[in-house]
Amino acid sequence: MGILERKEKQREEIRKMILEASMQLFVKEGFENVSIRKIADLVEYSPTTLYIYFKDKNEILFHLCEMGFERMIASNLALVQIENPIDRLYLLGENYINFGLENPEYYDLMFIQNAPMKTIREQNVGHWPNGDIALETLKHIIQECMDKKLIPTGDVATISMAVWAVAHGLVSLAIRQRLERLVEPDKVVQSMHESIRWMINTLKKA
Amino acid sequence: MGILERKEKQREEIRKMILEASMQLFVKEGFENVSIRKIADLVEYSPTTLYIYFKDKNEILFHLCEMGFERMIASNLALVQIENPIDRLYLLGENYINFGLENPEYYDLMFIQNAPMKTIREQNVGHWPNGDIALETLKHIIQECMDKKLIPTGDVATISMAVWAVAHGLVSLAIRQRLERLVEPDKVVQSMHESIRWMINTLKKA
DNA sequence: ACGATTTATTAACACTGTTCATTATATTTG
DNA sequence: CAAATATAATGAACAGTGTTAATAAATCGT
Repeated sequence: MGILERKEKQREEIRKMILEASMQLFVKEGFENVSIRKIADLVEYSPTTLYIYFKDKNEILFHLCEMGFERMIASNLALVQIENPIDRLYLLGENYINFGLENPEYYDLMFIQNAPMKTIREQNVGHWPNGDIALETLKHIIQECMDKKLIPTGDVATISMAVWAVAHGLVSLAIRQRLERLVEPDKVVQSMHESIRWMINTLKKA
Repeated sequence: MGILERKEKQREEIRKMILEASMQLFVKEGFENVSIRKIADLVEYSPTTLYIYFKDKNEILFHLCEMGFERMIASNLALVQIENPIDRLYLLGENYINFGLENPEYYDLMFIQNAPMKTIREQNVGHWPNGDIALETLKHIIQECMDKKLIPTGDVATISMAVWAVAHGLVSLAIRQRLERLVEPDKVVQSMHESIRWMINTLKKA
């Protein structure tokens, strides 16, 4: 069975090759300029060959999305060192905003585009590996805040949703140039951080 | 000069025709299926003719976006009857969520897609007629809440931003199927309303 | 070595937004 | 009124997009 194994390995390597080329294109030329043909050019395959390794473009985008989550999760590694869950929540929010502003293309794929969700529904039977990990982090912190009576008790999912909504609302409006209509462009980032801080403070006092 | 006038009028009528056809396509087939060729088919013109009346597709989408805002503004007409600005703010939030969930395609254009913003930057020299009206409504209510000391005083723009962020965060995550990862699908809408209510309540108490 | 299977490619389909050169239609001027 | 001009409309084409069916090349199991 060593042959089948090696074959599977080789197949996986080519998949990785394709994904790395896609990522390279993605970070250099942005989301809109990632096309099957350009990826194929880069890996020196015919465009149709990519369809042997991936079902469609959505599946490739899904994997890029997962890579984005890996980055985000990595940026949250420092969190474990903070013992106070409120402080941890605050840093999580800060990290989230910074990640979004620094990686708008990834953010797009992770939280705005439909493509990755399509793949999840179609084949992964509702499994979103890295995305779910990131959400679990948030829920876990909220739960800990409640356990230690630092915030009012309530439905964890609903409150996590509210917190996530603020952060996502800020980032997505920002990277789509909507916030500039409310605050002068050079004050946008500052106001975003103020909003998050305000949000967590009121949560604390409530 | 009556001739030039009539010409201008006729031109405006054809523009309207094109926009109405676009809207028809838009509400029937959705954002992604609005193409220059399909619009042209519907108005029985050649695709190239549309470029005589509009600079590009973005400009058409921009006008569809403005129509979306007209709908939203219309749904807020009942607000003026409510004297308590906090209650008004609450209804504004409810309306916002309902509008987003009931008109996801319009919402997309108004708050998620880049296209309309591109047109604003390119030609309207930073003017966003209906979008700015909608934002003004929010700021005005927040200001009134502060004036009547119903919420803590602070920078109106920043607090408006936070409130908008919650609402937009909820709607945009919902219509992109992200909230289903946090709450069971059939509880999503309910949780959204709870989040908004919670948000305004904490704002009130803070 | 031969047939079967996997892998890769070519060609094509049905689209997309957009532009250029050309034709048809009005309008204005001589 | 006729000629010249300005406007409006178009057909063909460019350069791309995702995706598929049919075909060729390479690899594998017997």
